[in-house]
Amino acid sequence: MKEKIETLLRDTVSGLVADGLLPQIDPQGVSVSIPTNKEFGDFATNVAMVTASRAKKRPRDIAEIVKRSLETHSDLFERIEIAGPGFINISLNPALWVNELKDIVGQRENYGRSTYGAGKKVQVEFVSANPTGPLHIGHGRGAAVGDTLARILAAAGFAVEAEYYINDIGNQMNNLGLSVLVRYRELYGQTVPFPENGYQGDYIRDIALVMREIHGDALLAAEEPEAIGICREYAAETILQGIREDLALFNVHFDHWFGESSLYRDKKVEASLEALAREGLSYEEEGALWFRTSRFGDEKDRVLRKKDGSLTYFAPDIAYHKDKLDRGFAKIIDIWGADHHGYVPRMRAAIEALGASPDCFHALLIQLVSLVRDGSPVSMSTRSGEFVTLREIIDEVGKDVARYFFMMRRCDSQLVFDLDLAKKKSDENPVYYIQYAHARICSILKNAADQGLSPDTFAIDLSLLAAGEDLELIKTLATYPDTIVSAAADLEPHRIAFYLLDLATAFHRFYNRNRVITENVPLTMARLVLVDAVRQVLCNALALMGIGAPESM
RNA sequence: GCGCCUGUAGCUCAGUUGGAUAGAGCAACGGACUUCUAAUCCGUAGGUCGGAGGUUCGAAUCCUCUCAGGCGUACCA
Repeated sequence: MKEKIETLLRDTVSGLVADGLLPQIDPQGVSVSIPTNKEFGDFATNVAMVTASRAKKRPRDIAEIVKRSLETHSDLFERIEIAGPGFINISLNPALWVNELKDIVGQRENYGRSTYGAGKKVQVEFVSANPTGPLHIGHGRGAAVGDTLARILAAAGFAVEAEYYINDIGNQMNNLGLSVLVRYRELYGQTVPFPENGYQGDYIRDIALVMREIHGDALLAAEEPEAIGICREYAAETILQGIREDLALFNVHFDHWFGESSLYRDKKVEASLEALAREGLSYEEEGALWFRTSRFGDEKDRVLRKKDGSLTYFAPDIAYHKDKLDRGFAKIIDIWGADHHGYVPRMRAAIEALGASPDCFHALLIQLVSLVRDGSPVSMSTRSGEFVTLREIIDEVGKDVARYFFMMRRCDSQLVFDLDLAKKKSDENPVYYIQYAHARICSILKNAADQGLSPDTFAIDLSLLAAGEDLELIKTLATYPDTIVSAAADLEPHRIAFYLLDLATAFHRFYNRNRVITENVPLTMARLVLVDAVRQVLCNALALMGIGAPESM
């Protein structure tokens, strides 16, 4: 709804500029907001104040000009007032609000979708955890945020691809293979010092047991590199399979799994290094190969190939991002843990060096998640294998609660995951609060159906809803499409979580003050449409977050 | 040292591109079920938006400085 008003206002202002009544201003700068105080109407705009100094007129005089022009659309507005220093406060004709219900009930699960993104290709890459161990709680936040953001962008009209980058090659993988091999040898009574950077979790022992079942003692006699290779391949495959299962259970969907090893296989790492050299963007010094990232705003140049001849992590990552650009994405969104923030400038530099605009690259940094149980923090450390897995969280509190909790904060704010609160089936738990609203509506609709009440939206007098709490509820519904657009534009998926809370609150308030099914048949019919629309929007927004909408609780 | 993030009610947090009297939830206190699910609602109370300057019609929001917490500053990944 806000979008519509904004468009109308821009057209009006453009018209006034053309007529010489207003100075030349950028129509994109014209915006409307929803006032905090309801007495100021449905929407407010500050055009008059923004243009006053350029127009060399008083804000209230400009506001008067705009107001008169808007008033030619007498069917749209109930009231237009100038207030304060020059705000133009606009109240819509309630009929417009009420008509929104027809859109909702007519479009069903498509309500809220828009063409804002104009079909532009966007890629969201997230989780991308090394297949060296199960996903932990930090990955869970990245998974929930990334998956929700991908769904939001799709709803906003972008062509979205969700991708998982698998680091299936390199030192970490060798460490994994070695860790398994050491545990395997222990099974045969050999005491081998555990590797310094080895993985200590119990899952490594489990895999070693399987290796014994498959190979017997054959790996004891094998050459070590070969034995490590065998352990590595099996462990990586098993762990990755576990990751896929956890993500599926978490209702997180990927369109594409991209293996780092394919970059080497397809000579893309080599090619991108050559490309940098050709452009004079790399140089040899002290036996290493350097990339001139400082030329693109990084604080220092970065090493691509180390003195020992092996490549840094950065080198294939450049090739990977070149591949993303080659696939034609207009927007590349990488979701990383905030501890990688130092990596952003060099990646941005790489994007620019590859000939793309650095603006097409967005690194979304997810701050730390800590866990609280029984009121005290749970200590976690990946290296020692003492961490709480995503799977454990899902098993303990359920997929829906976990997903919502991970979305309860802005990405750049640290998150405390309170297990006690997450398990509480009470009003303190926002997930149940929201789902309960949905279940209540389903119950009403079921009662109505049992009584043979089946409203035909387009034959019902919805104008009965054009006042009071009914109208308030409709207004909350109508901000849903705007919320999606703003969440997509600013890459802030948590706004959907907060919107859901707002809508559930508005519904519960309505429910406690009004009865839907009464003797008044026309009003009953209209309100059945209203609550059905609320149910639909709750359902749609929950779906964006990958959370279920139970029909009874 | 330098860089990034955070600092808003007792606690946990929202706050669209700078807008009008800064909002929720929890906790506290007082109310509401013969009525479609009380996992709900209503009311009361609670604030120097960490601090100090600046920018302008107007700042929680932008700039500078400063304090506190977290993270990062690899020829690790």
